[in-house]
Amino acid sequence: MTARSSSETTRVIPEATVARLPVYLRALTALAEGGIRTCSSEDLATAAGVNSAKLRKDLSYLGSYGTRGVGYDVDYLRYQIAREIGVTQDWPVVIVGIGNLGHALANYSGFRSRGFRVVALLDADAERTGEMVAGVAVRHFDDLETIAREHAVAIGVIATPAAAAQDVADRMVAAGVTSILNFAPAVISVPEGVDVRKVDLSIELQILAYHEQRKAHGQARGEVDGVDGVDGVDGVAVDGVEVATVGGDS
Amino acid sequence: MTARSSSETTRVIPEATVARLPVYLRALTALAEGGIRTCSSEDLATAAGVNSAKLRKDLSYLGSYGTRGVGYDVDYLRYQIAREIGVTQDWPVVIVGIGNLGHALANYSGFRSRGFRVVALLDADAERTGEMVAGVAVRHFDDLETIAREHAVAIGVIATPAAAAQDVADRMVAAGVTSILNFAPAVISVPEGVDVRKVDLSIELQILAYHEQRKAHGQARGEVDGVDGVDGVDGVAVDGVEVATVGGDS
DNA sequence: CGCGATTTGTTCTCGCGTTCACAAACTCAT
DNA sequence: ATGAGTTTGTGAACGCGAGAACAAATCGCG
Repeated sequence: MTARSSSETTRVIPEATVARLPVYLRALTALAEGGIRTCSSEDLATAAGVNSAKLRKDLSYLGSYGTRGVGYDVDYLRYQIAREIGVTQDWPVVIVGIGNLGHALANYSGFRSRGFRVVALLDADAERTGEMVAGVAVRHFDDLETIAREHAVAIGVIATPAAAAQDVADRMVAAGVTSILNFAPAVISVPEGVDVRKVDLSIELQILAYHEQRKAHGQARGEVDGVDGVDGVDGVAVDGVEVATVGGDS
Repeated sequence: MTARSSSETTRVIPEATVARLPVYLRALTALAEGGIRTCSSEDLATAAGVNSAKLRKDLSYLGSYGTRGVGYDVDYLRYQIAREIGVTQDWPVVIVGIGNLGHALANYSGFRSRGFRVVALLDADAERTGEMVAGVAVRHFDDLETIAREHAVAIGVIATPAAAAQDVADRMVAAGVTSILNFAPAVISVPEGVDVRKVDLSIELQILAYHEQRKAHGQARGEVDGVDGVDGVDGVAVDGVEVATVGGDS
């Protein structure tokens, strides 16, 4: 079955690796700004907050860009990762929902500096139309299709309330958007071929709260309800240092 | 070795499951608001956007809260999950860095409604001190220790520029904070026992860009690369619908 | 009371991702 | 040129999570 076709390198980068590449990219940029020209996998791993073995394996999926006995050329590797991710080119982006979060996103300098260009801010509220945010005029949501087609927008950001999210997603897809970053606290369904990533602020806090509660239980005890097992024996095992980088796994 | 003490049920909930519990909680809330009193695992799974088998397995880690042949009582299950996560109690939270994102976070209603109470907004810029944001006065960052101790704050949110993140984290830890949600695009290191979760907006976009680039390549060329086994039989595999819920896995 | 229908809880298997460990490759000093 | 010291790239083992499949349990109805 695995009639491995003619092509040699089966360029399949694991999803977990893809999620870490931007982290490496950022770490490399930081190193470059610090004047570092060359770094070892150990150096870069430390800067990125990961294991060096994992870093090397991740990079090996891209190719052999290091030199044994020496390390990696910072600028060269940086370019290779940027090219692999696709941020050497410019990606037009539309943001829908110009509330507090939409404002913050529109003003976020990290987008522009990383190859993303906000070509439109849209809101369903006609009151907001015309308002200038981060140098871009807010237009009505109905203009989505026109703008998306005009600028060949492939990536859309949803920053609306949960109730509007599905409708916005549908309209985006209809307008040709094939990648959606969803900040609305709602599950949206999209047709095949469309990628959705979801960022939920309150979920992150709830995950922290869970671990925080476990810590408290270990210390104070009390809290009879349902805590059958943990009788203080292994206070350590439960939660040591848990550094979870989101925007990571999927 | 696993001299698991007297207790029977080793209440260890997998991290992946913990990350999904808030999603289930939200879905249950939506169902409850729709007047639904009872639901099957299939119903809830659909509402949460996951596989029903996975949902049942996740819930089984909490206990047996369903009834075979019937399903789950929405309110009952909702309470059980909320209790497990720890959002039945109120968590005081401090937000440091009142820029665009800090503003958005302070105004985000999803926090309050889910058991989190913003007790302080802090900024290092003395200009901002006294400013009212979301009904809370902005105070100077130096007040962190005082406020954190006073309100027994365990959870802190970093919304500062990258350069300030590590310092803020250090001060938070010194003030007794043991869980940090970091929005700054920087890797921060904390002592053992302190949890850190990182949300990075631009990384999410970069991950989307990667997949978007692959799609484009696929169209232009004959998308030879990497499609090993699946030779058209089930065109689903490569990049069919990839819905990655962040704030999910870790 | 018994039987079919339904749905949960759990077991089993498979695949992915992480980590270890080491050979290959490169530099530098002598 | 050769050997010692580094560092990459990768093969292999391991553990966790996802998904399928099934047994156990409950309800409804005759």
